[in-house]
Amino acid sequence: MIKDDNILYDLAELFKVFGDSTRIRILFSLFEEERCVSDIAQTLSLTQSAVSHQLKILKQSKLIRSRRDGKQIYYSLADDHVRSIIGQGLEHVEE
Amino acid sequence: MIKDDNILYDLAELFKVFGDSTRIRILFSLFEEERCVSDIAQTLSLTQSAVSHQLKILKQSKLIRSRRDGKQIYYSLADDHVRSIIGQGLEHVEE
DNA sequence: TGAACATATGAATAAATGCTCATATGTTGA
DNA sequence: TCAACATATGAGCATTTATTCATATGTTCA
Repeated sequence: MIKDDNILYDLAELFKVFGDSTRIRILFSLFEEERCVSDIAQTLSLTQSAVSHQLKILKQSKLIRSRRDGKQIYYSLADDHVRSIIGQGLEHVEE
Repeated sequence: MIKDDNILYDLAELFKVFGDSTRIRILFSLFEEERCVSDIAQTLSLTQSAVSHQLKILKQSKLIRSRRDGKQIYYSLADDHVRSIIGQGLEHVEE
């Protein structure tokens, strides 16, 4: 399997996004259902600002998507790739 | 699926290791076969020192293993988890 | 329209981290 | 044993990055 350096660079960028405990915890909090920003912040004991900053990064990486409902914005996992990647990682960590 | 914060922390640490282009390129260079340090360095146009430092991190994370053969030390992927994780990541990046 | 609420964002700071340089450790063969 | 080679390692530096604080943007409802 031969891969272009550009693809490997993108791949590293992707894993870098997963490689932060705040972001992983945010992603994990979205495993079951969508959540709004203040909900995530409260659940994880984080600042609203900190959560927003990380949500932005997660969104730019297309790992989550959002929808507005009134004053709140609900975030959810973008697709099952996110679950698969985290699942594979967990297998390695949990053994 | 409920996960302990400690496990999520470990998970982030794991992804952090994958989240560097040098380390990803090293891992990728080991996909087919084991390689010694100088070989990796030459193939990827990196310093011997830089490679050694990163190999140490990869080894501590149990992503690679090593065996000595004379003056050289050959590194190889630790198990198929590494391939799986990278594979899942590639699916997301390549679409 | 204007408070009150929810979220986003920019700047600044502190901490983490990858690379380089110099050098140490380990191995072989003469 | 010692020179030559392969790899490992520590310190220092430069860059990246996560968080905080202050504030801006966007939405609702009275």
